[in-house]
Amino acid sequence: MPERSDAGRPAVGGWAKRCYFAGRALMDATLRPYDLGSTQWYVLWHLANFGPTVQRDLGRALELERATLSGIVTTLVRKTLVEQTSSGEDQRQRLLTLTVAGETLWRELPDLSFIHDAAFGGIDEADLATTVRVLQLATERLQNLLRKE
Amino acid sequence: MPERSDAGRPAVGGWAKRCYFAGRALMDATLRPYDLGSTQWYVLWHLANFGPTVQRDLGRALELERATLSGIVTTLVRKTLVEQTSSGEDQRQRLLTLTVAGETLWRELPDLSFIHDAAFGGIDEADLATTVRVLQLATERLQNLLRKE
DNA sequence: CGATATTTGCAAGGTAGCGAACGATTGTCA
DNA sequence: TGACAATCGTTCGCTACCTTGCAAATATCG
Repeated sequence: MPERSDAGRPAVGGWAKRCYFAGRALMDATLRPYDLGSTQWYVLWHLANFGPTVQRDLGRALELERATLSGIVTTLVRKTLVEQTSSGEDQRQRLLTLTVAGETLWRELPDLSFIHDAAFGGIDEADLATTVRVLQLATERLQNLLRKE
Repeated sequence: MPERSDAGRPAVGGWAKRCYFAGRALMDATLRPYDLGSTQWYVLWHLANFGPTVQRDLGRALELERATLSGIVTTLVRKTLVEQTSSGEDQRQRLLTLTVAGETLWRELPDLSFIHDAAFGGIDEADLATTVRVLQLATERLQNLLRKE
């Protein structure tokens, strides 16, 4: 969050937050005319590119908690963009499929890759690799601490 | 969010998100016994270190939207940790002050610096600097795009 | 086979973020 | 001075994240 100017150091976490929220805000602003949130877009993106998916697998792929995904799916079903059928062998699982309206909307949506390009385009590849490595290592350490608590 | 394995590139934004949420989850877990959220902690931290603050200034310092801070302050007032008085020259402004209960709780809270240390301790300073530079540049670019939209 | 454990999804309740719209106050300027 | 603009905080509605607790279905193992 803020700079934590008492120590001067903790800027990394603060910038991770700022960067994440800035990208997400741009995504939300771009999708607002289509009445879509960023995570809803990720769900449509996955279904459009990988076909019908079991809700459990989608949660794993997008790294969303079951409860979180459940709400998002409910919203998308209410908008008739996604169909949720309890088909298949396992009666606990729900299969998610794009509806015709969902496919139509997906084709109308603008390409969002400009966001990533605008953010990181032109930056030295080695610096990007360093950034990823640092963030990845920090994340792993934090998650280890969380697990062992 | 996810890896966006179609292009393989957008990992930076995904790791920024993961790292931010991992740190925040650890913060939330540590504060849970005290019934405090991470942003509530930042408000107490600021008031404990900088003294009574006008709500507007606190929002700027912590980079929180007015609507967001309003809700958090309401929560802290309900818990009788913070007092919100409409004092001063400008009758629009609200002054935020730690109550005695707030000061007492603040002294009981554990030191959270271990989180930053665990995440980034031992990592090469130059790499950390590169990470901050990359994230900062990306954030600025994104915010520029947001403004001009 | 049957008791137990695991998995899957849902609902409720809480935190944190946003935009938009609204009073109330204050500042500005013709 | 008086109309208009800007500021400050709140409220409303929304997205998205979490935990906890539940029920149903399935898997596992004695």
